[in-house]
Amino acid sequence: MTYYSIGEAAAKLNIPESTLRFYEKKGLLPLIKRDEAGRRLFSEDQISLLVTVGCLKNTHMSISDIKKYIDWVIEGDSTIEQRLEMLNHHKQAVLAEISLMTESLEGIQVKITRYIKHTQEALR
Amino acid sequence: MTYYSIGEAAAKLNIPESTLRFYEKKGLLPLIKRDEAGRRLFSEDQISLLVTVGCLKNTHMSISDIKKYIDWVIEGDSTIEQRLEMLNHHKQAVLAEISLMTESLEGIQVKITRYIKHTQEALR
DNA sequence: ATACGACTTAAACCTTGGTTTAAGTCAAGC
DNA sequence: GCTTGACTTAAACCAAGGTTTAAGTCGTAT
Repeated sequence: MTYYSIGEAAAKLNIPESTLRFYEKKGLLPLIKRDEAGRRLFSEDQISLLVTVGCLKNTHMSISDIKKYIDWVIEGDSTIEQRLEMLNHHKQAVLAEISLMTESLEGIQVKITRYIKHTQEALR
Repeated sequence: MTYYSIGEAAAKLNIPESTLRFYEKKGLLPLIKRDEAGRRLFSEDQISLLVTVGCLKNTHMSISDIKKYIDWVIEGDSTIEQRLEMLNHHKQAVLAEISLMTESLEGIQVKITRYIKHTQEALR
């Protein structure tokens, strides 16, 4: 199995090393191995779990909820229903947030349109 | 002209009074009037400006950028082009954020689908 | 005239999500 | 054998966006 150093993992995921260390401290990187010198070893599995963490972060799940999810992943198949329910619930929250943003953007668009009209009228 | 007390404004906008005071301190409520007793008087114009602030907040504009916008509003018509450029720029950022969320949500949906399959297979 | 509710202020406090700093360990190349 | 670069830690620091607290001032209903 191939492992990545924290520097390599950070480069692959395009996030700072400090963030990876911070995530470990927050419990988002359980079971992470170390070499004889105490350096973290990121497996492919860890990397792809971190990609999932990225999706959850991008959709504004809090770190404590992401930790809950990771803990269930580590616990194994017996928690699949919980994970499913959590992700479904999160999905609804994300859809609601996207709706709110879209709606608010329409309000902003009204201003944009008005400003465009105004600048054009100034040219008449 | 009718004015609203901070309590009425808070109820209308459905945000805490403390937030309105905080916004004033941050410069988002310039020109706000006071009665003889020093109490804030929110005009209809203030309220609708706050609705706009709400749209900007919902789409994750920072308070310091909102302040910049408000300052331009106060400054008058000479700043319409700046406002237009700012809102257009913000709109692009919002669309990019919505895209990122939508894309990340698809990654989450893959997990959901997999979990559903798994729980169904467990019933076979 | 007094108590109550709605308001005022400044300052302290809080959470979230990191980033930075300082001091140290280690492996490898010169 | 010594420097350099990549790593380690704990703890301090930071910014954003509020919220809470404490002490005080009003206007009004009883």
